[in-house]
Amino acid sequence: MSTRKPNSTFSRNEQCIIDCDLTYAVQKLGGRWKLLILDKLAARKLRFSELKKEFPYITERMLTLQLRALEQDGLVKRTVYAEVPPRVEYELTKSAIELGPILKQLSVWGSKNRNI
Amino acid sequence: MSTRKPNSTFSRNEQCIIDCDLTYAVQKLGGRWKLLILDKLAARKLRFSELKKEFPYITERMLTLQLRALEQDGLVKRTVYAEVPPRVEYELTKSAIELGPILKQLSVWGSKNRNI
DNA sequence: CTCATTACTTACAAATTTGTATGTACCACA
DNA sequence: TGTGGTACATACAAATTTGTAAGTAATGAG
Repeated sequence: MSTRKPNSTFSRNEQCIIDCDLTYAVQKLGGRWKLLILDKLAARKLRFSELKKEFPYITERMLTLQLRALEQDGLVKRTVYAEVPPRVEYELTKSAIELGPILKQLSVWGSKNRNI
Repeated sequence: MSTRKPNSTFSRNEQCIIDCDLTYAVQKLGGRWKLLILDKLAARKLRFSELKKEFPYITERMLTLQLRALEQDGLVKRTVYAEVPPRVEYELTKSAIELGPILKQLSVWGSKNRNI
C-alpha cells in the first residue's frame, strides 16, 4: 500500500497474477477498510472526519492510506477546499458506482456462505 | 492464513470488520492465488500436481496453504484416494459454484476499470 | 535394497500490511 | 500570545503473508 520492493519475488509474482482481471479487481478491493469506506460513500459524499467517525477502530493513518489507494485506483474522488481549517470531501467515482450492484451480490453470497 | 495472534489489534479489528458480509466475502477470496485456483477448478476437478502445473510461479507451500484455506472456507472439496503414490483431487463446492457468475461480473468490471 | 513419485510438512527468512505515537500547517478567535 | 480544529505526515514497531530450502511417508518398480 505504500512502499514496495520492485524486484522481490512478491512483486514479480504480482505481475502475472494480475493478468487475471478478476484477481486485479479483488486486489483493488482487498484493503482492510476499503469496502466499508466504499459502502459509506455510496450513501453520500463525506469528509475525512465524518468517515473517521463511522469507524471507531480505524486510525487516521489507515484511513488516509486506504483513501489514497482508492483514489489511485480510480474508485474515489478527493476534493480539497481551500479553507481553514481544511475541508476535504470524498465521493465515489463512476467506476465505483458501477461496482455497486456487483458488491451487493457478493454481500448476499457472503451472508449465505457464512451461515453454513 | 496459518497462525494468528488472537489478541492483536489486527485480530480484534478483524472481528468488527467482518461484521460486514461483503468484507467477509472478499477476505475469503483475497489470498494471492485463490481466485486463479477457483477459476481453474471451475472447469474441472484437478489433482494437486495438475494445479501446480497451471501456475509456473506458485510454490508447493503456497498452493497447499491456499487450498487449505479454501477448503476451510467451504469453497473447495478435497478428496484423498488411498493409493501410492497418493492422489488428491480438488473440486469446487456448491457455494463456490454459486459464486461463479458474480466473479464473472467482477472480472468484466476489472477489465473495464483497468483500461482507464 | 534402491529409487522414483506424489502430496505434502517444517523451519526459517523476507516482504508487505497494519498499528502506535507524535508532530505539522493553516488561520480564526479569545 | 495562546489555543483549537482539520487533515493529514512521519518514524517506528508489530503482525501477518508470502517465499526459500530442505525433508518426509508410503510403496511399487527395477
